[in-house]
Amino acid sequence: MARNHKITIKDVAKAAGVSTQTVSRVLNNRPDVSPDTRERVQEVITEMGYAPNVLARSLSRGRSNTLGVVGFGLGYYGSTSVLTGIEKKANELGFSFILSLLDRFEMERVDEILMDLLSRQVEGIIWAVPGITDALQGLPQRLAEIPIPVVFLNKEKTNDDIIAAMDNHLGGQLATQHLLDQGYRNIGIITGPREWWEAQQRELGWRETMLSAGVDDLDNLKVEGDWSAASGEVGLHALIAKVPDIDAIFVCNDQMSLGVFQATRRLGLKVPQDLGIVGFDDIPESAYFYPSLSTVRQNAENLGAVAVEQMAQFIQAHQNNQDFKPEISWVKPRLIIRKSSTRES
Amino acid sequence: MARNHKITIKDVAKAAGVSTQTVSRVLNNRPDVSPDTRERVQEVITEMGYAPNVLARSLSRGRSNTLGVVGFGLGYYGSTSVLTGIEKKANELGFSFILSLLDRFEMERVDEILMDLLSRQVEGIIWAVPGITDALQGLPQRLAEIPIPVVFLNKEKTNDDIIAAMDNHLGGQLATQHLLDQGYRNIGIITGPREWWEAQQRELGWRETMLSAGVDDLDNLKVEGDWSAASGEVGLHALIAKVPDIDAIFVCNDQMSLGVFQATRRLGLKVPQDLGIVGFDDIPESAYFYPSLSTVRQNAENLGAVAVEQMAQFIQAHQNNQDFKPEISWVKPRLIIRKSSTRES
DNA sequence: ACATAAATTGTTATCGATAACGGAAACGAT
DNA sequence: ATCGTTTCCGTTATCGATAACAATTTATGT
Repeated sequence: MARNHKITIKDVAKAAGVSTQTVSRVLNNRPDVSPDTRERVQEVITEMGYAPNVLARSLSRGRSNTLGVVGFGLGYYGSTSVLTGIEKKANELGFSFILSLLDRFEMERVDEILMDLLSRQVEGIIWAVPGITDALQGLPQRLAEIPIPVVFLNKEKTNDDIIAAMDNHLGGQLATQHLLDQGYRNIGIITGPREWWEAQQRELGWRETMLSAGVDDLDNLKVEGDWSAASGEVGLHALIAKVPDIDAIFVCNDQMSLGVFQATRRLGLKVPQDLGIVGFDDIPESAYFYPSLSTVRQNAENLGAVAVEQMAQFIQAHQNNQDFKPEISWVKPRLIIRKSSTRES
Repeated sequence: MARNHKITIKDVAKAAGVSTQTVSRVLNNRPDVSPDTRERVQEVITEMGYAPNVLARSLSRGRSNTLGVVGFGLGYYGSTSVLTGIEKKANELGFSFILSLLDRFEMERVDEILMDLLSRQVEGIIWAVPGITDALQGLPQRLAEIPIPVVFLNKEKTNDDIIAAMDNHLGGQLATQHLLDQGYRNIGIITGPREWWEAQQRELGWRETMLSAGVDDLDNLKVEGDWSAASGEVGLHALIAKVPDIDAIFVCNDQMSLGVFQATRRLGLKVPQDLGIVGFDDIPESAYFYPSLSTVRQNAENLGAVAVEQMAQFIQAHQNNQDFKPEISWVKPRLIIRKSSTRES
């Protein structure tokens, strides 16, 4: 069984007394093989424990059935959920994928990664890196040059980009509106890094909702965090200093909310009585924060799945030299109401 | 540049007026090319934006430079850290990797994954799935049959396995000893699922330390959780019911600690005064729990790196038909002391 | 100057599979 | 019996690269 020598299609062919082509036909379930032969070959295959060499197959067929995924670390709950969704859906559709992590924002590194993926003959690239810093200005240009389909995750729509995105804008609206409904008025925000599109969109949702509620001095109510609990703590102190009568905060992720809670204890503020809090993400722990955290739940796994589906269609179109109609596939988040934002109950 | 037609080594050869072999020599930095030719070919390569087809190269060379990694979901902090470490180190050593997630414990699925990895010509497999349930009894046998190197992560040493492991046993000792040092006496434990080797080892460390401190009725002091915050909450209630005068708990991960905190509030217990708590993992949030959580920090990234290093050596030996001395590479965890376990200060 | 070694480059076979084509046998229909 | 269809299976060329070998040119030594 497990010899040192790897078993190839030739070995199988010889053992079954047929040509390699016939074995290939059996492998690929082609119709033009007699039931007898098929069975015999099948038997030999299982008996020898033969597994076709995917590399050779890809080379010969000119298709690799592989996607490239460019991500940004595994440290964020959203990112890893997206990956999980990608893995599952890719698996389901018969694709495998290569994961590349962009560890620093330099075009050089981007080129490296893209070259690598291309040379591995991936059929499409899912770009799941949040935001674009100044260091990556050449990126859109560079990605447009790539001769294979690219699907973006959570990005602003510009040209003919194919995008799958979480509706962060809606999420921001939901969170803010909920706080308004609960009777809070001076609702601040602790955003994520401004380069992140997700952060921008969440803020936008907050901004619009506040404006339509008649609040217009918004800039004082805003502080930028970096997604970490530490920055949440700092953020609350900063907000209180600017707006002492602030009575609620939309915190743009759950980790930062934890930092905010920390600060409220230092300051002697009661949540939700003195300060209402809504987070974003709904990490599994947030139901166990004290008080339990109201938050916006993203189904990021679903987002990953949607991206792969788009990609699959895109690839098919690309192979038939057809156009693929560029579109944004939105995934809707959902508000989860818990104690941190509900004064009575 | 970005034509539809993919550029191959032949195109480069023609454009440079040399044979494909010469281009190949330039690509692989072989010495036997004249400086003139090398430079000319190099120019053509960059000008055409040529990237060699890795699949064809692997086929021809008989080496794929690819590892297979079998993991168990991306939902655990430890697992994803390990992956990060693997990614970095693999990258550094010129390997790429294919990630397969084992979503259900069935041999059928395992076979599927292994066949897939093998057919993708991976040169080695890193098995990073925690524990072995009854459904996977045939696994050791199955993995032993595999004709390529296998390195295990966090597993009991049995035969000639090559293993890289976090010293969870030591972690359990550190946590427990620390609680003893702080004057706690009735120290309970909330473990992880019994199938997880990590959980077993952490418990063992606790058990030994308790025994050597003279406590021997340990079974009452133990409750099994499932790593979730919910199970931590349930766990504390169960322990209190069994041992009312319990005064500290070693909680085998940080998420469950969060559930324990929740329960202490319900019960009106003060941490650390009435109950000392030490967790495990040191997730980034645990410093912001209330009270801040003492915990055992694992450098899981390092663990991933070690596994890849072992694998690289193993592969090399395997290719030279040499034996690779089986060994366990231990990675040591470190105790992080915070408020949840320190009565004074 | 001539043989021999060194440096450079090209040819052919091969990796493991599939595409494209071709040929032989079996089956009908007239 | 003849011819056209099917059905089934084998041959040859090819995917894009490298290994192994061969060939050519250029040095080197005596």
